[in-house]
Amino acid sequence: MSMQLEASHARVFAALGDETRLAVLARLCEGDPQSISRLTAGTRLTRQAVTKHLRVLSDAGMVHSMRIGRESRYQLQPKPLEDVRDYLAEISRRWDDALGRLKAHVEGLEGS
Amino acid sequence: MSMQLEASHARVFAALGDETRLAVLARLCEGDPQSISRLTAGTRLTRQAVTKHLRVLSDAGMVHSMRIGRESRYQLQPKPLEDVRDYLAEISRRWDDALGRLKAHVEGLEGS
DNA sequence: GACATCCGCAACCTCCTAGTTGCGGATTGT
DNA sequence: ACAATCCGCAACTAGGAGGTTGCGGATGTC
Repeated sequence: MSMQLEASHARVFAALGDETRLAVLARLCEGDPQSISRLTAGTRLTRQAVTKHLRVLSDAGMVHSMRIGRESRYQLQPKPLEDVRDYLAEISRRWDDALGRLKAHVEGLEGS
Repeated sequence: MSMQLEASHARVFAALGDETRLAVLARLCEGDPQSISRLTAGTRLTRQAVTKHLRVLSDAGMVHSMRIGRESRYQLQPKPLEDVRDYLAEISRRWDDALGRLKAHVEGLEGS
């Protein structure tokens, strides 16, 4: 079905709906967990702002943090991303199917 | 590269980050253009609220409206959806690649 | 011990979002 | 002509998002 849990999907999409967070996710795609200060470097924002963005991503289940010494390193958590990716794929599929049915219907009318 | 235009992607994601708009999109996937009142029926919201949501979707380029008589019918516009779908697919791919590299590196260390 | 880093908490501000209500114009139906 | 329907515009409210600053605690470095 994959159309359940739209609240969860909306949450993930909302977390993706910000340029800064997209940039953070892109950097986290490199693999190794990165600290907040390291993620802040390269941005024009404050550390606190990045911290809040990471909080949003964490609440959406898209990142996971672990404390190592004095720094907390964030790592990507791919499952929510894969979920919404599949969700969008199914929406596209449904739309294509609907278009196909409509087209077939119109052609059927023309043929009669 | 597909990693340009992150602003546009963020806009589409933000438009997807709301349960009501996800429901509207799901109904628009059925194919035929639907009027605002028809989309409002089935929701607990006001027509104006739905109008605003449609405005957000339209600004993101995800729907297209055409006026027919006294009603304006909205239709899905699949290209932005397909764009962000591919964007998410590439993020997943990059993450998998990074994990593969890290795993290979660790195994290389163990083997030496 | 002294100092620099890294971080979390809290307060504050500004702006946008989601939603409502009221009103008036345009279109359709009888 | 009249009523009902569909819509757009404008004003208003409550609350959340994004961002900054200041402070203090914990950790690492010399």
